[in-house]
Amino acid sequence: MRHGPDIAPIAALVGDPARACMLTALMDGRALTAGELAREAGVAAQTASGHLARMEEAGLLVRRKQGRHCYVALAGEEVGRMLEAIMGVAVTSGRTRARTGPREPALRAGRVCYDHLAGTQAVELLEALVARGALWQEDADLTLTDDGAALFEDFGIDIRTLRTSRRPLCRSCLDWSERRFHLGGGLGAAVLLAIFERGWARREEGTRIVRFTADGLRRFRAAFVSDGQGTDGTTR
Amino acid sequence: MRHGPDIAPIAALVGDPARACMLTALMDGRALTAGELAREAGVAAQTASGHLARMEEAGLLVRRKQGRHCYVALAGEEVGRMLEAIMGVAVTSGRTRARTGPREPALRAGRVCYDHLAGTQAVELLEALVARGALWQEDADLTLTDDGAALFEDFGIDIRTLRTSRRPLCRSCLDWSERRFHLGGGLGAAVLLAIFERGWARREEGTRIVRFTADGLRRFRAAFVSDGQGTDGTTR
DNA sequence: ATAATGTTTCGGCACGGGCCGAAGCATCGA
DNA sequence: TCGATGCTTCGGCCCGTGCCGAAACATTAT
Repeated sequence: MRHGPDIAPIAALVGDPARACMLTALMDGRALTAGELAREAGVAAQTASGHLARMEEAGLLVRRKQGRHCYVALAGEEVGRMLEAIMGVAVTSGRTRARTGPREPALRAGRVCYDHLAGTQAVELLEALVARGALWQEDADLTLTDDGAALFEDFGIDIRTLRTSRRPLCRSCLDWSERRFHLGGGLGAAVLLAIFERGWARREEGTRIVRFTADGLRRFRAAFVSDGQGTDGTTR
Repeated sequence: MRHGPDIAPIAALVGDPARACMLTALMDGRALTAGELAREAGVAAQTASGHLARMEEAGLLVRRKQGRHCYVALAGEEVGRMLEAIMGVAVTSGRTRARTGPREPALRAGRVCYDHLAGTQAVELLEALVARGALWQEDADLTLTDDGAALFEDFGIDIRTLRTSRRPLCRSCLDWSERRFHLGGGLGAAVLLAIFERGWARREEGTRIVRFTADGLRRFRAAFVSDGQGTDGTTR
């Protein structure tokens, strides 16, 4: 082993099917109980318990005992990004996974990526925002323009408050299904939250899938994607 | 297993110490022979051969037979990014690797990250470029300003040509040793190339370490870091 | 209390896979 | 043509570890 961080122990943890399954299930950023994760991975509770202990020990997860339940979540956004990075390689990896489940299309269309939106809709959103000048995309890097800030403020997202957070405002996140970038960071999270609050889309129970309603999709596109400058008076 | 790319096989490959060692050795972007990788990992040639075959099969590596040698390299930048992402988690992961080798300080100071510079010098470079207005850093996102483009053109880097490439020009890459960002992407690669061409630094044989000469470091800083001032707040 | 549910610890089994010895192919240099 | 070098394939050993049964522990409900 040459010098530098030792990646083998971390990767080995992710490399077990049962553990990978649990981590994937946690990718939506929510906390699940140990029992739920055990069922998710298809192993007995004892086995899952052992896995979770090791992953917490390694800093991949955080566990919080509450009553007789044990809530488990990813230790941080960095872990999520690592998992997405591995997914990016996995999806390229030769044989593209023999059987694509029936839910696969829905998952590619819209899903939660840690705490922001990913999938076709998310990629469309980002590219539309860039096209209308709300975001400035130079290569893979994103910057919110003044126009964009105004757009989101009008929409009801408090950009100024978001800026005070230590969390990056805009982050381009590589979408494993689209192979293009979508919007992450604090702004990405805020947008997804707004989508849920307005009922434009709902999460499918027990999955990462985000399903837009027909009306919600229309409104979503009207707000960000289309518009062009048809009614320039609307903004500010 | 829920739906989505199956990360376990990829992570399992990285999770073996010998294979992780080989991958880490390839992180500098160069191709190494199977034999060199075997010695690097401390395993017999047959063992290494098996590992390499599996990793190629999975799309992590590319092998190219040339004469009686077999040259091996990472399959692409995406694989490198995945490895860096895992390193980022590994370095956070509780115990920070018991014994830090004697070369560790040099590695932290300057090293090759796939094809651009990483380490203290690289972080210093990025922050200086931002401070003088050559790059615009909003959160984690980087954009080359007009002033910055002029700076690099004067320096001898052909920004216009770089822009024509499909590769992102500026990419912020999280530095595992500094826990801050350094400059990657096409521009980052071009800068490192220029540093070598001008003899400001040399690679230490057989490692990722980049050692600046005393004079080279002075010139490097004069070109990018110091100088100071230059632009007022020319935010676009 | 007693029972039910959820989680953890312990112990032992069994399978997968990493490892090397031996041998088989290629290529390069006399 | 003949050895030397580098890589690969095959076969068998063996250690690591994922798995579950059994049981202990903790919390909540009846």
